[in-house]
Formats: sequence, C-alpha cells, structure tokens
Amino acid sequence: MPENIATSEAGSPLYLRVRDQLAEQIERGEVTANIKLPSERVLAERFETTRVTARLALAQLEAEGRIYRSNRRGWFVSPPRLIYNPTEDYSFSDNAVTQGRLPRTETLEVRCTVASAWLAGKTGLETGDPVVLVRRRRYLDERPVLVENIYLNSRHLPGIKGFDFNRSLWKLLRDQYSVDLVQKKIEMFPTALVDPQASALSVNAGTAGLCVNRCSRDAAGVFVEFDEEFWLHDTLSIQVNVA
Amino acid sequence: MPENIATSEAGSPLYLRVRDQLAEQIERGEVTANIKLPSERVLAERFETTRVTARLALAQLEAEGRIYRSNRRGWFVSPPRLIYNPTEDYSFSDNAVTQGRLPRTETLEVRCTVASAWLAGKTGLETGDPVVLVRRRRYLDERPVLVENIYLNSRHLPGIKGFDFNRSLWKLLRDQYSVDLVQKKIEMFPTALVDPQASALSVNAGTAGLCVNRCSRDAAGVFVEFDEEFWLHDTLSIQVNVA
DNA sequence: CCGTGATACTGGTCTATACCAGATAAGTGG
DNA sequence: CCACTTATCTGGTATAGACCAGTATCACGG
Repeated sequence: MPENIATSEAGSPLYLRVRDQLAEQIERGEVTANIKLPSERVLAERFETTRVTARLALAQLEAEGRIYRSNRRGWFVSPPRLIYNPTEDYSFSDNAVTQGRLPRTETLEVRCTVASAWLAGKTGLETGDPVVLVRRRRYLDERPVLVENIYLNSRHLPGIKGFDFNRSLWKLLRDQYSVDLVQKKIEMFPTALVDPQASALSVNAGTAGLCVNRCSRDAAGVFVEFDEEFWLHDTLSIQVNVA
Repeated sequence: MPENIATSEAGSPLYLRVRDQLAEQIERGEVTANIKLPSERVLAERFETTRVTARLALAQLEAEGRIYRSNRRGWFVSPPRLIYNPTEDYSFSDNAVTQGRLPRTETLEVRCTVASAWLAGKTGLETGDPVVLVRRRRYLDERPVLVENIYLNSRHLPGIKGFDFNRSLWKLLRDQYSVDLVQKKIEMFPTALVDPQASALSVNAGTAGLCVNRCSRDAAGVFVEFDEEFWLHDTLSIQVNVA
C-alpha cells in the first residue's frame, strides 16, 4: 500500500487541515492499533472549531481506513488490513493467525430454504431449489469485520445442516464430502453496508464496505456453494495471483 | 448484485427515511442513468427538513453507489457498474464498448524517473532503477472514473516512452515488444481518494474509491509493468474466474 | 451572429446549539 | 464482595442559519 499522505496547504478547508494533523499524530504517536482517540468534543475544542467540523475530519480518516468508530464508544486507530485471497481455499482462521491476528467465527443462523430468483441467476440453480443458508459473523481481535450468507446445495450435500459451521467450511466439504471447489466465479464491489448487515456488524447504515460474492463448483462443474461476504472496508486487502 | 433495498421503519432516523424515499423514486421513475436530482435546498424543503439532513441522505445513496455528485453542479443517478476483470488482458475500451459504454483515455503525463523504495518493494526492482511513469485518466460516457500510474521497466522496453498511451497498453506491449504478461500479482483495497487522485477525478477529497495494484511479468518472470489504478467506488464491479 | 459580463443557482464549508440513546464509570445498598 | 442504580460521557441525529466558490444561464452589447 502506498503511503499516500496527503498534506493540505494553508488555504485548504479547515476539516482537511484537522484531518492531516490527526493523521500525523496517529503516525507519530501511539501507532498501536485500537487506541482510542480523544472525544469529538475535545477534538473540536483543541482545534478551535465545532463538533460538526471535527466529525468531517474524522469521517475523512474513516474513509481512508485509518480509524474506525465503535458505536457511542469513540474512535479508534485501525489495525492493519487482513490480506485475503478469495480465489484460494484456506481457512479464515489460519490466514488470520498467520498474520498475527486473533480470529473468531460465530454462526448466526442455519436454515433450510429455497433459491430465490436472484440466487438462481447467480448459481444456475432453478428458483425454488432447496438450499441451506448459513449466516456467519467473523471477528478479528474481537472486532466484527464481516458477515456472510452461505448458500449450500443441499441436494449435493446431504446432511450438511447438522455440522458445526464455526470451523472452516472448506475443510468440512473436503473431509466429510470429499468435495474440492475447483471452479469459482468471484465478484467484488465496494458498497455501503445497510441493514441487516450494518446492524450485524454494529455499525451505522451507510458505513463503507466491500461485497465479495463467490460461486464455487466441484470438478464436474456442479454447483456446491454460493458465498456472499460483507466486509468492513478498512479491514481487508484483496490479493490474487495469476500464474 | 443483490437488490438489497433497505426500507426503514417509522421509528428510524429522518435521514434514512429520506434516503429510502429517494431510492424509491430512483427505482420507479426516470431510472435512466445520469439524470440530475433536485437541488439540496429543494429536497430539504420537500422533505420538510434542513440541508444538513438532506445531505446526510444523499451521502448514504452515494455510499451505496446509487448516485454521484459533480462538483457544484448537482447530484446524478449512477450508471451501472463496469464489469472489470483485472486478471485478464483486454482493452479497457473494448470492454467498455461491449457493455454499451463510451470509453475515453487521456494521457496526463509520460516521464522518465527512477524506482522509489515503495515501487522497488512491490516489483523486485532495485531502488533507483530506471522506469517510465505514465499517468492516465479514463472516462466512461465522459465521466472520469479512474486515474492510473503505470510504471514500465524501461530496461526491458527500450523506446517505450515514444509511443501513444491513449491506446491499449497491453496491445502495445504485444505488438511492439512481443511481450505477453502471463504472471500477475494483484492487490485491491477500498480506500478514500485523496489528492492528487481526487482532483484528477474532479471529486472531493475523501470520496470512496478502490485502489487496484497490478504487478505484471513476462513468461520468464521478468518485471514488465506495475499499474496502480484509482477507481471511483461506484463505477466498477470486479469479476474474476478461477478455473 | 458571437462573445461577454452580470446574475442566479449549485454544492462546499462552517458556526452554534440542542436533545437523544447507548456505553461506561461511579456510587450505593445489600 | 457483588448487584443494582445513577450520573456522566460518548457519538448520533437534527435545526437554523451563514458565506464562499465554482457552474450555468441569459440578457446585453458589439
């Protein structure tokens, strides 16, 4: 990632000068992640301006991924982004641990349902085909960073509903069903998180996020699972290698 | 992309209710892209609130990628995202035309320089190695959607500086140097656009963007070019296939 | 007919203030 | 010592203005 430290000149808007001074303090000072910033009211006073302008500056730093907010608790310095390769099968947990992070997975819901028109279009299923929906929330260092909806082809994965989804799904498919996910179609786009994803991550509606959709098939081309991930925008960096 | 129309209940904040009503009007009414919304002052009056709150609602829709702003001209409905596959070599222009869009490329600068420590770390070059920097701006339907910095290995591409960079770089390398870019390392992360990228795209500092970095090598593993792209967040959807 | 300058309109920035709801810390009673 | 209440601090939402700096328009003068 480039350093990309934008430093504003004297003539630039006040909220950008405040942004830059805060950014500098973050770089210089206690760079340790998850440190709490002074409250908005204190910042406004310190920079001799109002809360509205202070919040503009904070929103800039948030958009850049330097800080994040915890609802009604305050602003905190963002930890480094998790490097994530959606084309490879590996465990979220293993990946996080390798990068010195503490991962945790929470299964929010496991439910039998049927494919919507939208899902059918994404997967090649017919509308109404049976699927198992698994909703999970994942944490890094106890901060929730993503929620996902996993749609499993229940016809090809009998009894899938009974397993423990707090562990790696990829390992489950490999060990219990001898399924290798060799074909994938991945789609990613930045978007705002709205409900229900926003509340599941305890952030305000409109928080910047990244949506990662992944449709996986086995070697024979049979649809196995569709994964719809909603990440907080400052928590990840996608990395893909093409040989 | 999921429909994902968040509809707020009666008890929810005013700016979310305004957001939803505007979103509805966009869906129902003149969905045609690039239509201008009423001015902030008119919206504030129409929803019986203030400009600040109206702007909050507009910022939500902007974050979701539904609308975008043109500096001091107004708010406009966003056109569909360009589907973009950074792992494949094809022309930006061809890709855009295929999707019914009008592309344009502008070369902002061509300059001989040397590799910075940052670039060296990304490419495997030594700091100080000669590179040619090409800065380009690309448009869709006359809206600037990305700026990029291309760093070319001038040792392996003699005379590269003299060519026309408004055309496809990939075709140039293939036709003039018989170079195929078969190895790529791609990194993507959401971030805010700050100067100088923000001003190059005529947006305010802090506008949500997506940074796509691509390091390409030839069949022998020799570094050829590093491409650093800054996209407006609402203009693209990344799509990658893994066979 | 074209250029030009005045003008209205747009979003961009900023002040000052208010109240609310959730999170937290301090205090209190068992 | 713990459980519960209370007070305080936090960001979240909202009002009501103000001035500035570009954009677009239109009438006017050449």
